[in-house]
Amino acid sequence: MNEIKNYQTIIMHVDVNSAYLSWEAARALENGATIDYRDIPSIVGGNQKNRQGIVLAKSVPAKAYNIKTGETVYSALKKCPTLLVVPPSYKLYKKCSNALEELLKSYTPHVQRFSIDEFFIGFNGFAAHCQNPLKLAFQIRDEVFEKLGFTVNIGVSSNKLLAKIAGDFEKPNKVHTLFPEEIESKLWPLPVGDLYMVGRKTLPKLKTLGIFTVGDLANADDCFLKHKLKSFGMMLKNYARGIESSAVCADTPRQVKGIGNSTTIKYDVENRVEAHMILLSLTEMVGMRLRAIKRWASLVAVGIKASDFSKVSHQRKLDFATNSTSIIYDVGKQLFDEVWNGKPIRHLAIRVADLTDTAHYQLNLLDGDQIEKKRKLDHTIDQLRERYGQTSVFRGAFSNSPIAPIKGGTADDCSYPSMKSQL
DNA sequence: TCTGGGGTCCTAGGACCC
DNA sequence: TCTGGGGTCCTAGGACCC
Repeated sequence: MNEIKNYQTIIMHVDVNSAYLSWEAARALENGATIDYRDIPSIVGGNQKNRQGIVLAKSVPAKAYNIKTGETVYSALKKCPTLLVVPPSYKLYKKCSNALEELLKSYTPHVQRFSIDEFFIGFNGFAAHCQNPLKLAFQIRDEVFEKLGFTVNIGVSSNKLLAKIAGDFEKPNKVHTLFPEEIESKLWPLPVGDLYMVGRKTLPKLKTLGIFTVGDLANADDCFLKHKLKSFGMMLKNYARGIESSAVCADTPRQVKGIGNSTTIKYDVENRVEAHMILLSLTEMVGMRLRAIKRWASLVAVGIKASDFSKVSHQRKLDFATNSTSIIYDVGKQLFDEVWNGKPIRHLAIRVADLTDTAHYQLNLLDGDQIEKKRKLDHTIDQLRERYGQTSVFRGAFSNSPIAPIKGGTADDCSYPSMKSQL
């Protein structure tokens, strides 16, 4: 790669290698550990007793045992009985992610957080600076390791899709390019499952159609693809040809579309009142997060996963927008009652969507006084929780109950958009 | 399978309207 | 009514990502 064409924009994809595991390893070393988790078979995994036992991240030596992200900890331990299992600590990950973001921002203001461990960074007018993008990528990689103690892969190209794919080539601690002129030689020979958005279900479909490599997809007939896979097929073909043009959006993080929390319960819940309590504990968090970003929702949805893993969901569009915990809970409870078939419950979810920037109420449903009362109550509770911690205030219903009064994702955590199907 | 939790987007089918 | 066709909205479910 001595010659790099003059691209107007250079985009890099920075991806932390085995993020959760690397971050745990770096912290352990700082705290005086004598072994580096990255050098032994190890994983970050959920708690089996709480039925959350899946592999969230794995070390390179663990990968050699054919341990895969997403499989059960149980099965991983069968493959490697000496496996070290580290429980996840999301606060640490958020901190590490923020530190990486700050470091990247010292190179360019065009930094887009794509997920907790992935960033896109953009550089304009590279040719004008007479600088070699590869050299810069190596410099960033080395500085991340020196200052933060973990390795990253960096993919370099002219658009986000190609940069991301390049970052996925050989790991860890590598820099790769995938410029448009390299697509045929570097991208097309790859198995089609390596392409972004070709997942568990689509891969066998493509194989049935005789499409095995990215190149097969890139050269497949448009009509045939449209017929078999609708618009998704054409999107995939474009990806296979490296066609993608979204901008690195630094200052305009996409508005969140919805907020939801869910939990797998330690035991199967078989009674309605207990299920309601869990819904309430999840709704507390959803309401807090919604109010924290000053938005109102007019759609509430509830999801239930039974112990046999069958799923049902139920949603309702409201003719008003709200961010009141008690109103969201009332609707959620109702939705639950309408759809629960009595099967033992493993997992419960509540989510709100159709978000707006202003409240609009249906006045005949609740009078102004009630609305104002609910608003003030939520506001006061939010403030107390912020000042004295999340467990400082909770509803009386929880006081003699084993159920945690608040459950689910973090309120201060919605500052970046998560994955979306279009880069 | 002893199978998490946070998201986004798409599609099919039904209700409803003209 | 032995009922056409197009458009929009809503809902459930499923696909994908990390």
